[in-house]
Amino acid sequence: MTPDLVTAFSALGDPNRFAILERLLRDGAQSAGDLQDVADISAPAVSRHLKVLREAGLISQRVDAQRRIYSANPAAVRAINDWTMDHAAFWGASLDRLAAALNEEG
Amino acid sequence: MTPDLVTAFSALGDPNRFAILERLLRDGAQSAGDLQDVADISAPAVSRHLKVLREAGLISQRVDAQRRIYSANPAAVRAINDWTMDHAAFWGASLDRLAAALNEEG
DNA sequence: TCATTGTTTTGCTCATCGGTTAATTAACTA
DNA sequence: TAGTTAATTAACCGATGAGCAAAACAATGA
Repeated sequence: MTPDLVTAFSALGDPNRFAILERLLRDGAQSAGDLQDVADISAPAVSRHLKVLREAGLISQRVDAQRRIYSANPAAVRAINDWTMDHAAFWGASLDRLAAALNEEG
Repeated sequence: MTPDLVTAFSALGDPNRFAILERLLRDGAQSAGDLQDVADISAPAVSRHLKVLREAGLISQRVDAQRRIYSANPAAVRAINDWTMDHAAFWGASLDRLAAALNEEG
């Protein structure tokens, strides 16, 4: 559970895994089965993508009977944000811009 | 030059490429030769990593005589920040936190 | 207990990736 | 022009990664 940023980027560098995380971020926790339709791939393929995301610390798993419920990990997304903020001066972050982004989302 | 986020993540998912970008972000533009020591790999290996980063839109190239000078692309880092901000509510961004991050960097 | 549902693991193939050395391209310098 | 420096491209190799189908595991429910 000490995934570094590069591992997270590597995990998100696959379109299907990125889609899975986006789904969990937007629609909240759901089972592996529910996530089946994020891409036209088999259940085993989804399962392995979930494993990669989990090992990268991007998602968490909770067991509910025979289902495994997955949810996005806030700390991981925040870690990526932290990295961008480390270089905020470079890309021109401003409080105005950030405040606007905060207000626009939802 | 319309790299999507997944391509950027994929590029940054390699430790050597991540190190190259970090170097450019921290120390500013430099030549392929200057970047040689970011990792214990050959010049051709560095060159190909630079190509991947360039094709992902993360860095830009400028020619200076026989040198190619590379620099980090602000828009790309901002795009990653934008993505995290799209999900700011989820991971608990606050203006306070962002302001603190802005002040701490430098 | 036995079948069903949900998910993961196994075993396999094929493509991509990262590394190497050698060769090539390009531009400056004597 | 010949030689040197800077960087990329070419050709190859071993490892990794993503996909599938089939098998295995778990938990539920008849």
